[in-house]
Amino acid sequence: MIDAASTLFRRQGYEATSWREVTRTSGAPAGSIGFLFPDGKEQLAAEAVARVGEVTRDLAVSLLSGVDDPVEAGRRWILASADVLESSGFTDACPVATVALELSHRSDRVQTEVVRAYDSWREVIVDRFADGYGPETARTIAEIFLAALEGALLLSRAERSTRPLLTLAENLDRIVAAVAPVP
Amino acid sequence: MIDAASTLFRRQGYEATSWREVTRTSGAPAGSIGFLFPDGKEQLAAEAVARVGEVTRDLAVSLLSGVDDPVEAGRRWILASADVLESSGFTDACPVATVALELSHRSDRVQTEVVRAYDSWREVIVDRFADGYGPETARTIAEIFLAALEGALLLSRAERSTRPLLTLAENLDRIVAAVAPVP
DNA sequence: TACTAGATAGAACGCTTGTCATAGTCGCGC
DNA sequence: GCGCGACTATGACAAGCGTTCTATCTAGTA
Repeated sequence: MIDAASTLFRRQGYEATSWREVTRTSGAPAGSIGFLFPDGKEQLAAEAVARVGEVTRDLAVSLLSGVDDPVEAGRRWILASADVLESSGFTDACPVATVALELSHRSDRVQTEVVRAYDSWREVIVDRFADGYGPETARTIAEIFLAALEGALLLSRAERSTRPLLTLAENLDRIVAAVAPVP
Repeated sequence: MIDAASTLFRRQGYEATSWREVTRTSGAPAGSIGFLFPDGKEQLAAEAVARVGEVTRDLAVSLLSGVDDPVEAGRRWILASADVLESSGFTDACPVATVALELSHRSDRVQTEVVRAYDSWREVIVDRFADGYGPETARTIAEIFLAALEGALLLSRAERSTRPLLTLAENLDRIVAAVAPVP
């Protein structure tokens, strides 16, 4: 049920996703929503963000651990994101971005989970780059990498073209090298 | 009316903004919506995106034309965005991002306007960097700059902290220099 | 088998939504 | 001063929303 909600939230956002649609597509018991989520739809959103945040972090870990060069690892993450986006018909970009923008000012509960998700992703990047670049510059790299990835995902989805993501992937090595001049 | 809708869409998105709220906050005639926007709410969204896209482009032009160094100009854009975001209580980030994510897969009409807006912003950046860097690398710079700015805006809003934007601003010179090694 | 707490079903609640129809008002050209 | 098109007000409309209610089912225990 939470997984179904995550997918729907990712594609159409929080407001456009009705409780009925979640139960319909998940096959979950419709009569138990008040029992399973006593705090209502906001609770569902928070748990969906939390779950998809962990899943994405694990996916990023496995993506980033495949190769030696951290820059090449980062590029794989970007290209994998482009793959998912394109093969979904440009509907599956960042799994939390839409909900984050919709609810950041209205739901502290969801916002907390969104922050936790982004933090965990950044941490993965920091860990991957800390070895070669030191923890401090690794943190800067992670901050810029995540921002660029999120922005490229947003633009790629909005324009229905992987070009922003591919351009980022092509120039990632130079960007990282520039932020951390001594590799 | 379109301006009021732009503000509301920017802050709470498309679905969370009701037609009644638009007329209430704008003081516009409530009985004329069917007359002014015969194609319904989607038309309002499209026109709001179109309008705010132009306004933002004009604002970017004036921001970027203030100084000689294009990199410093870009930094000013980022810092100005951080200012707007923070002084709005972290509600006013990218004026089209939320609607773009909500409607990119459902409304071709809105999606067209979103693409037009992003394209026009990119064009402004290209124009500003083409002099010193040549049109081709200027285009690459614009692509990455816009992605990083959009992503940093998204993260800054979601985390209610200007840190992502400020980190980007601090490292912009090195990023640009890396993408365009021969300035 | 009898009992109970946990979980589910389905309908109904009150409310808001986008849209639309009808009635009314404005203002400029004759 | 009048007529006609452009615009506005009011409210009804069906549909959908999140939530909640009561009745029913299920599983584990004594």
